[in-house]
Amino acid sequence: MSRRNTAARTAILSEFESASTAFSHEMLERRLGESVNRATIYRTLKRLWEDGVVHRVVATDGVQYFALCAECRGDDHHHEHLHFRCLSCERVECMEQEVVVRLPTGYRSVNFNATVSGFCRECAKQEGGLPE
Amino acid sequence: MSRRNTAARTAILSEFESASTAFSHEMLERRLGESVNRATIYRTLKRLWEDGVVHRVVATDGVQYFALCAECRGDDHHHEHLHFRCLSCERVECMEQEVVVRLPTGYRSVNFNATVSGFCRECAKQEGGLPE
DNA sequence: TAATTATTGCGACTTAGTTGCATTTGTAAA
DNA sequence: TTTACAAATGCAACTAAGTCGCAATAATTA
Repeated sequence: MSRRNTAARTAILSEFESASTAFSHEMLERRLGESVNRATIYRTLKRLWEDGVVHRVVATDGVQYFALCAECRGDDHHHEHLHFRCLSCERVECMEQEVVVRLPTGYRSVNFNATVSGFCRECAKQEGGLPE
Repeated sequence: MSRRNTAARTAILSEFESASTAFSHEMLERRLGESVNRATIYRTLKRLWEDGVVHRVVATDGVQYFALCAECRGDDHHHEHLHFRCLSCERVECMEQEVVVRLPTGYRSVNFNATVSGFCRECAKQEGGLPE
């Protein structure tokens, strides 16, 4: 089952390439307008994620965010990094900080997910928004 | 607005005290049966969380889990620790490991949320369940 | 150019979580 | 110990995120 170069996939990928932040399904829906169906966005993101093109974070709002990430390319993924979600402007971005996970003996790790919520530089300046 | 010692609150707190793992709303619903209404569980957990009695993690499944935690008591909370969610038995537990968050200048942190998914010791032995 | 099969759109569905409102019940004060 | 007030409950209706089956469409590959 190989992937096809469809309009939806191309449109979504170019959104990712034109921005440095992560997107939720809903953010993409807003950006793409009527041109791509809701279910298609969900499925396309899932495929991009399965293919290792983007990585996925579930933020404290319970929503999935997807991001293109230099380290996502290639076979050996390194996604043990933090994410930041601004409670005011709602942007989600990858942080530099890596986390080295140490589990008790016998535990097997499959996935790591970490988000810090707060206020980004711009929003902190304006002291905008309310903590959730 | 002070809290009242109601049947629901007592029942939920004693569930927490009799277990060392975190609970989702749904897990508590199963444990408490018909005795407490669904919406009441949601509201009670929210209040316990607001009061700092329990802390809250949103796992990679997008679901909220709540846990009683030694460090939750008192005014100064230290929840910068990892959580582990077993993909097979679905238990969610607090890990010892603390994470020291370093954000870029100007950023303000409000909340930290980190979960590792995988297989716990027992389930890893039986090589059970499928990765999500 | 035709056949194959991945992908799409649509609508119906599931699950987590919230909310308005009338009723019940802790609690503190009389 | 009763009363009164506000907090908490139950219920039902609702929202939002995400999934799925199915028929139709379109990207590949031969």
